[in-house]
Amino acid sequence: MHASIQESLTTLLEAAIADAGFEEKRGGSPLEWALSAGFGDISNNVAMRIASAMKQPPMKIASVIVEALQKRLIDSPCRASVSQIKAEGAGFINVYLSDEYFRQVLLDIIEQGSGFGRSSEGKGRKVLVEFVSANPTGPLSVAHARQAAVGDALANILAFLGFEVQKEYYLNDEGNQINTLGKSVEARLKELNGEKVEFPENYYQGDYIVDMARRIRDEKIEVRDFAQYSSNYILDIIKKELEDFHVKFDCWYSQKSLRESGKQQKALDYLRSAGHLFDEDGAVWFRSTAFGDDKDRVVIKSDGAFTYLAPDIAYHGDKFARGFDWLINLWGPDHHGYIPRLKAAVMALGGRADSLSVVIVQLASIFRNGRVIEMSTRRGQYITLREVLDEVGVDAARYFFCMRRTSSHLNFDLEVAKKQSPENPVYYVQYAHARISSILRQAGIAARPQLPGSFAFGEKEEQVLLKKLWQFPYILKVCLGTLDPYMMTVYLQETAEGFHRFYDKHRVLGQDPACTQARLCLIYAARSVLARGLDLLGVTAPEQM
RNA sequence: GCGCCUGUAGCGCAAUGGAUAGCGCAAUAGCCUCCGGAGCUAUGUGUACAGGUUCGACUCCUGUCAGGCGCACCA
Repeated sequence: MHASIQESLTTLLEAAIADAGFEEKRGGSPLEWALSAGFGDISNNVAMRIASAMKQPPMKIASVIVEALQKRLIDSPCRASVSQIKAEGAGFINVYLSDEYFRQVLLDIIEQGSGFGRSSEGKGRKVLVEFVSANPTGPLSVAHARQAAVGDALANILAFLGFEVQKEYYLNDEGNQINTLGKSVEARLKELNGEKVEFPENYYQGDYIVDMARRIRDEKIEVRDFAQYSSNYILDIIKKELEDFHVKFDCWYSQKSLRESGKQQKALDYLRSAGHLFDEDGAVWFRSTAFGDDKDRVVIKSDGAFTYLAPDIAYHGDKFARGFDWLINLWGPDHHGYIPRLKAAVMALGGRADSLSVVIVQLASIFRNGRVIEMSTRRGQYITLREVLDEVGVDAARYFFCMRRTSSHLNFDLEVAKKQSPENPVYYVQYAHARISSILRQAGIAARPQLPGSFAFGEKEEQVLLKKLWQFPYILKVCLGTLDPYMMTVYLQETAEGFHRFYDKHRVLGQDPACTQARLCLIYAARSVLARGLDLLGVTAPEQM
């Protein structure tokens, strides 16, 4: 929604409310315009909000406000943008925007092309989006794949909205799990060499461990530090997988470097001096309960080793030190219990509670023909990102992983994602883009088309499509507000549908010149929006399929 | 036992607290002398249960039931 029209209408509405004498009763009620569901284009519910304070029916109040609004409108600069204002339904104030306004919207979209919707709302605020951050102990699972798709899309959207975004992968390159990995590989190598060794249950069981050991043996690689060698080996695999998934990180942040650089010790010293640490039972504790956690947490175990929290405190402190003032972390659901203690750490370090946003990305279940593929990390059997990519391709995979709210479990049916049929929404959207491209090719439109001097879209399908395009900036705002790109997938499907319906009912080429030209403008604008929306999700927008 | 997420049509899912709860699949019947039929049109059943807040609840709150995931001096 265009901020300009929304803002000027809000100003008008405020004046109208004062004219009607409702100012006091409004109290703090905000005057937000919403996209209207069915009547008009945008609507406001202030009449319903103040109804009980006024002890009058909402519809009556709305009528009075609308009357005042109409008077105000006469001398307002946005008069040309509004065709009607009505009180309707339960007491909504509905604004019907004019053909002239939508004509201007179309001109804007054509001029800005796929830059339509870009804004400076983020004001250059520095945001660090940390995601995936899987331990380099095995190939990426589908849970990581979902985080990768969601995190990357979210980062794209934030950047488009004027934030200065950095994408980061936190690398747990030391600790128990890495050591266990090293031992697992070493044990498998001994087995290959004919030694009889025990292979405990907590060792990594996957075939890739055996593959690694076999490679070490076959290529006669001399390994001094199995933990380091193995984790580097796997990290290379992970990097390649993410690259093939078209997810690029700006920074791979090493946990080990936190300890080696002394940042970890510094952070703990700071907490100690600020009185947030205490000693008990031979361990060092962080008093996280002082910041809302439900119990205090150990940072140094009684055996002298650090818990995961120690480097994590330092890590987040360092994020602030690097100038980021909004930290967005995408975590799997197994980490949700960790949020309060990390928030506590952020506050103990002097940050505001809301400077850290944690998005929990629920798990994805992989289906094949309606049947779930059972997963067991214990036996080392699980579907990897690699397998999904090989089977359905980048576009379908990225689109599918974003297609549900992050807080919901996602069911991903490999057979559906692979199908090039209407069941598969990503093709539905891409097909709309390709179809438009085909028409524009035939019309010989390479650059921006010109909108005829005076032309109004009279057909319902034209108007529906144009209004859909107009909503694009609003959808971006929703994604920002929810920190979730999934609404974009819903929007793109609806926009593609708007085009397909238009296409089926009306012809673009071969109409009278003004009509053809106007429709070329409309579909050109639609293509720009579809292309940008897909691009933000990391999905290609093909000109031909 | 405690915490987080989820419960909407046969299935998979939509719906910034808003108006007549939508879409796809599956089913049936149609639409290419015409810009790409990977498309379009028509036909119908539903908010797990019980309370509460609100002018208004799929949405928020409480409880019950069901499913998933957590609950370390692991990461």
